[in-house]
Amino acid sequence: MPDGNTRSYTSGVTGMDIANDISKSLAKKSIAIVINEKECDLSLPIENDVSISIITRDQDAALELIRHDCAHVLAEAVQELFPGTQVTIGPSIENGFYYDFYRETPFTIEDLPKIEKKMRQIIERGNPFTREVWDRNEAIKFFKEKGEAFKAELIEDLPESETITIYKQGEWLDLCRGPHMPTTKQVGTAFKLMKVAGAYWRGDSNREMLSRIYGTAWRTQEELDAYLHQLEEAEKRDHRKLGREMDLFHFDPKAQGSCFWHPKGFTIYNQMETYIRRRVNDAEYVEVKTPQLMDQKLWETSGHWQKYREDMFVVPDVTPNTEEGEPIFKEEPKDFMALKPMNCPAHVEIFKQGIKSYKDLPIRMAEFGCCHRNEAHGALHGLLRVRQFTQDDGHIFCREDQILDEAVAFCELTQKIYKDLDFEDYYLTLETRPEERIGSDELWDKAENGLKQAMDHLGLKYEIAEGDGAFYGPKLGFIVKDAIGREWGCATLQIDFNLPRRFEATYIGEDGEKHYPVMLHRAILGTLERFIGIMIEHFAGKLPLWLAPTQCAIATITSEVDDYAQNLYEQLKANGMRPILDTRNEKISYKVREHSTGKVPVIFVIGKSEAEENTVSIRRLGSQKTESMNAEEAVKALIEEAKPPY
RNA sequence: GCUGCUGUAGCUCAGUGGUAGAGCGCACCCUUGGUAAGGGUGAGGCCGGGAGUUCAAUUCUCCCCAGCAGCACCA
Repeated sequence: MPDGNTRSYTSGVTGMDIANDISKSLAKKSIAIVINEKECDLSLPIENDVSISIITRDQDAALELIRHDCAHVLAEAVQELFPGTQVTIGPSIENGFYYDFYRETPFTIEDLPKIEKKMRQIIERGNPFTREVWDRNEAIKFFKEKGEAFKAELIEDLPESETITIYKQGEWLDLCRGPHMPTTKQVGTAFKLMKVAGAYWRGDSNREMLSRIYGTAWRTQEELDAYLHQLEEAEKRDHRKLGREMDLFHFDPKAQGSCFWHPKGFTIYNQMETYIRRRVNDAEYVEVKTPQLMDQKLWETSGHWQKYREDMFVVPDVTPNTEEGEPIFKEEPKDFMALKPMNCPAHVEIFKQGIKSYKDLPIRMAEFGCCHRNEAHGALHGLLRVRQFTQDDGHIFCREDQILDEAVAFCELTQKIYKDLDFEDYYLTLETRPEERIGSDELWDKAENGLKQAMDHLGLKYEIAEGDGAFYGPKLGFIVKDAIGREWGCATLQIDFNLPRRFEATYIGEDGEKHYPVMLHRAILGTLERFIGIMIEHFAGKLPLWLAPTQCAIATITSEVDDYAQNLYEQLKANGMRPILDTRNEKISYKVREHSTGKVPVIFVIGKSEAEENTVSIRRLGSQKTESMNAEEAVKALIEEAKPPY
């Protein structure tokens, strides 16, 4: 038992027997049992001496079971309502569950209330979940005859050694590893079907498109309500919505996936660029600028032409025809240029100019590199996934013995910057060699180990994502979440032994011989666009003073004090701040409201008494309170407060 | 790119087989008002684009385009 006590039962006792033996009330709320650290059904007979703990419905561990059971109930409901629909898989996920179905006509949201109603009936029925072990071939035959081709395929692909278990709830059954709660009743009523979407069978875009139904499920109605409320709140933070409301930027079909930065948005952009430039300069980088359009030959050398072309914008290197009614190109273009999707080849070109000595290394080259990638239409998403973006890119050319130091320095720099930006909510990944790649396995081993060492050295925890690396090298990634829980890669460090070889980029070593440098590809924000998008969501639009497009609104109560207000405005302006002067013929409440909804961090309210006493009334965003202060002191304090963190 | 949904005023959204409405915003007028919406008047729409059905289409059907959600792909 979890409390360290030991209990004795005859062989074959079940979890439910034990729960009943302990107390009726425990039995009532028990839903599963952990046997030797493995979650099992309460009905599973226990044959040997084991350690157990019983899971009750009020524990956190119950959520996954509730959601998984709810998915089964969903599948039963769907098959009851829509005969002929094939079932596939239906796992529990963060905050809920889904089930993928195959059906000629996909489900629409209109179907959901009906399905949900049926689910409630099934739950009310309270059929017990019963587990059966089936013979593999029998199971395949059974599902095939039933017309469940997807289930049959699943079983066929299970290893021979795997026990095939079937879970029944009343008449309905499903292939499932389990475990499940005693009856459908335990699912409860705190669930809701949320949305429908397409999803590829087995995540493969070459396979069938299935119809996925998403749902959320919780232990209590309160939890469900809280979750739904949280979703609403998250939507309010959506950077696309705030970008429009705050007049920061817009997107237009005429430039799909590329951002039109408005004056206010571009102010944030410029502040970020200036900040990073400063930090990177302090970290001994040199800044460069490289061409936007480069020849096919260069991309062939780098490998992009072979491995990355479908993501590139390729431009024929031909003079277009301007005669009306004629084709744009009189003949099939033979020579091509491409808009750069990455800056690395151009940086290698700079490295290659002149002869480098081992004493010159490391060379840390930085660029705010504007890149274009031909992203799939469906991938575009506000600022978080665009076709044109500016990376805070950098490439470190170093010797092998410098990799660890450089990787560590990069991680430290990133952590420092994320801290400055009040950004703590991220996790690390190590993405290893993908199938489509360049370079020998030996070099990949070295590169992957290099990253591991650096992270271990710093004591950073990371998840390994097998096969997710770039085609030229493994990646260390900083992953952050947006307002609605979607995850986005930002900072990245990639170790690359390949590109210098492909470009014949060398340095002269201590031994007088030529050697290939190692190239570390790295970005800290990732891209300015994405990072700003995530920051807008992170701060819910209420950016820190140094980043806020408008830092202070000076709002007058009466036109009699316009001159006094004008003077304050000029003082702030003269000190590099971004104030606005609001002397409009409106009531002060109106002005306060407008600037508050506009997320202006500070409002100076100026009336007669302020002008007479040489003070300002200060109101901060998110606060109802006001503070009166001597005008000179207020201006001075605000200027100090608005200084960037460098 | 795939599946589904959506596309009406600058924004948020109603609505109808007989070519349109609200609130906010905008312009003008009145109002000089003390910390989240003062009042009035007015301008503003090829109802995403194209085809079809119909006497008649913003409304129904089809095709395109775009946006959104998810999938796949990725900074």
